[in-house]
Amino acid sequence: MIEESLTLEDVREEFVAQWGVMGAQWGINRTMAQIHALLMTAAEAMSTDEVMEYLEISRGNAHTNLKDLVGWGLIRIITKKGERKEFFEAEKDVWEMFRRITRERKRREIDPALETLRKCRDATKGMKNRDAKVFHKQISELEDFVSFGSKMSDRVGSMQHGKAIKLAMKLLG
Amino acid sequence: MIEESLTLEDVREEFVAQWGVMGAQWGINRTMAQIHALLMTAAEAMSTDEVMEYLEISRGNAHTNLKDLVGWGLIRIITKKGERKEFFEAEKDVWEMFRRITRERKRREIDPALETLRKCRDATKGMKNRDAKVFHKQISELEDFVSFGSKMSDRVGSMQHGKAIKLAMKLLG
DNA sequence: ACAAACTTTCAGTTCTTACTGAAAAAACAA
DNA sequence: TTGTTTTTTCAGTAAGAACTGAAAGTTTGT
Repeated sequence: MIEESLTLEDVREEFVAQWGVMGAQWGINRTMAQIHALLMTAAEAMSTDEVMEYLEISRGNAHTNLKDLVGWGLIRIITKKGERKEFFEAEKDVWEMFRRITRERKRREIDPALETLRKCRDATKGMKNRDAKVFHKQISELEDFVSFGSKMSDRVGSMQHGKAIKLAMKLLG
Repeated sequence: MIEESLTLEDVREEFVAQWGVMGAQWGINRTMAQIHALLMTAAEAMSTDEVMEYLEISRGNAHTNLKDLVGWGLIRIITKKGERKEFFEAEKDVWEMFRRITRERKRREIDPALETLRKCRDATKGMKNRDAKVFHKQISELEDFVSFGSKMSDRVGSMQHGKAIKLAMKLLG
C-alpha cells in the first residue's frame, strides 16, 4: 500500500495544508492557521527562521502571523539560554485552545455585533409603522439569541475541562 | 438628540452594513451577509431587482448570492400569483437560522476536517520516533475534541427551541 | 412559433487582502 | 561605542475573491 511509505513529514505537510484551508473558511488568514498547525504538532519550540523555512514564506509574513498568534493566546514566546532569538511554542491543550479562541472571537466580533444590535433595537423602539415593527421584532429576537449564546459561552469557557466533559456527557447520554 | 431623527431606513442601512462586516469576519462573503440581513428584516419577500436596487449591486452578484443563501437554507423562493418573477423570503426564526447555519458548516467544513484528522492519525499510528509520537498524540486529541463537539452540535441542533432553552437555563442557572 | 419576462452564466475587471524583501529600529555583546 | 544579531515596519507587489454587465438560456403567455 502507498500509505505505508508515507513519512511523518508527508503527513504533517498534509495536515498543515488542510488546517490552512480550514482556517481560511473560518475567516482566519491561511498562513496564520498553517503556522498554528505547525507549532501545535511540533515536538520543540521553533524560531521564526525555522517557520519561514518550513512554510517557505518571507520573514515579514512569518513575523506578523506569529505575533498575531501570540495575540490570540494560541502560542507563546520562549527564550532558550545561550540563544538570542525568540522561539515559539503552541498551547497544546485542546480545551484551552478552544477557550482562547472562543474568548477572543467573542471580544473581537460578538461584543461589537451585540452593540450594533442594541443600538438598532433602541433606535426603532417607539416606531409605529409595520416595517419598523417587523424590523424591531427581528432585531430584538436576534439580540436576545446572541446575548444568550454569549453568556453560555462565558459559562462553558470558565469550566474546567473535566467538568465540561461531564456536562456534555449528560447532554449526549 | 440626533438619534431621534433617524428613520427606519437609516437604522436598517446601518444594520445591513454591520452584518456584512461581521459576515466577512466569519468567512462569509460580505454581500451574502448583507442580503441576508436585508431579507431577515424585510416585512415582505423581495425580488432580485429590489435587492439589487437596495444594495446597489449587479444582477449577477445579487443572483449568485441569493441562490447561495437558498443553498444554506437561510432564505426560500416565493412565487406570487400574477407575478412571473421569483421573490425571496428569509427564515426569521433565530433558532432555526442557527440550526441551519450549524448544520451546513458542519457538513461543509467540520466533516472534511475530521476526515483529514482521521487520516493523519491513522497514518502515524505505528510510528516510533519522538516527533511522530508527539504529532500522533496531538492529532488524536484534536480529533477527539472536534468529533465530540460535532456530536454535541448534532444533539443540540435536533432539539426544539424550547427544550434547548430549558437545558441552557439549567446550565446558566 | 414568436416575443417578452425573467434567470443563469461567465469573461473580463475591480477590489481587497496577503505577502515580499529590504530598510529601519531595537536589543545585545564585546 | 561599535559591530552583530534579531525584530519590526512598511512601500510596493502579487494573489485571490468578489463583482459587473452583457450575452445566452429558459420559461411563460399569446
